[in-house]
Amino acid sequence: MLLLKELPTAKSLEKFAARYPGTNVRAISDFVSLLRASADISQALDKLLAKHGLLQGRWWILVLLMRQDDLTSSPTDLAAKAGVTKASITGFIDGLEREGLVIRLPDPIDRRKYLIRLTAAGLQKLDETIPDYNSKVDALMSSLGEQERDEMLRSLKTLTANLELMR
Amino acid sequence: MLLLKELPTAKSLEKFAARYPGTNVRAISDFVSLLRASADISQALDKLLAKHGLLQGRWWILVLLMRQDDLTSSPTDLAAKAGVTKASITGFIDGLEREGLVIRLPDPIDRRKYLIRLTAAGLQKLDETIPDYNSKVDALMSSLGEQERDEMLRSLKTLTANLELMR
DNA sequence: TCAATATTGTTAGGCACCATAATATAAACA
DNA sequence: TGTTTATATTATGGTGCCTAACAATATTGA
Repeated sequence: MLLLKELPTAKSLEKFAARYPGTNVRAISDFVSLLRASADISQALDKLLAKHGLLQGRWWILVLLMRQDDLTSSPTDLAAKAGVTKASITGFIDGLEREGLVIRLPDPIDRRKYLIRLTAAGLQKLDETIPDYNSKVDALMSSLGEQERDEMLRSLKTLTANLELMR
Repeated sequence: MLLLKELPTAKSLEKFAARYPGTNVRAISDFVSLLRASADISQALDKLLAKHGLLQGRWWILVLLMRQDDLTSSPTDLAAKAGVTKASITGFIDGLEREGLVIRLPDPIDRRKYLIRLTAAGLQKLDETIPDYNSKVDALMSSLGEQERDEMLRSLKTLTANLELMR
């Protein structure tokens, strides 16, 4: 996601509106601000994870595995939960396996399948990363009061529920 | 940005908290929801732009050019405004120039420089895309009341102002 | 004036993240 | 049994970034 540093100025928005009559300048400006905030937050997470040698893609896979009682899942299941194709999961697993954070085990029941399991090293990586993640996320989110946070999330949920309007 | 479909359940958050005492479950849950909403919104923009044969990276470059009075800018300037390196800008320009939306002109004054100018085709592409963009963004943002929107953006601004807490 | 320094843009090379299509293997079904 | 379906991988490629090295040009200042 391109991190547009320069949000539109009032002047450039006016220019915009002049060429495209009926422009809702407020809506555009607010939307760009929203995207910009999103990008900033995501980038901050990238940096936090990078301190621990992780990247968002791999991080979420590890987190999905840790959610399982046996620390194990299948590529197909991970693909569904992560919202990407199975082919993409293969790539993530390759990287994680190369780093020893995960292993592929043949499924004893269905020989087409693999079980992807978090290794001890993988769990250790999480044990190293998560306390930092927890405390930083807590610190960040605490900059908003409970009610303010609720309202923000409610608003975001309203927006995402209406995303079909973008089609 | 990986679009984690499956937000943490109450149960998995409890498990999380059991292994990592002191976890602020609310903070984590809220943070993930926020990331998820961001990803959804960004993806919706991707789809809107894709209808017009554009992608976010190139889109923002075109928008930056359109903001200029003479529809012209330099790679260095674009890099600063877009928040990426000059080498990345070269790539964007290559793509846009290949599609005829932009041209590289030698700077008559400084022979190290190029002027990147929106072509007629580039402007036409914007004329085709922007009304759609405007109306869709307006529709989406209108799903929130004025005050609700203000509050949401204020909250996001507070968060981004506190991102150094993530370091 | 001219040598050192700074700036501009590109190239080369690389990594992460994603997709689609084709393939091989195995399971399930009828 | 034979066909369909499911699983995972490979191959290939696009987009969005980066750093490092480079060539060309401009600026500065002794």
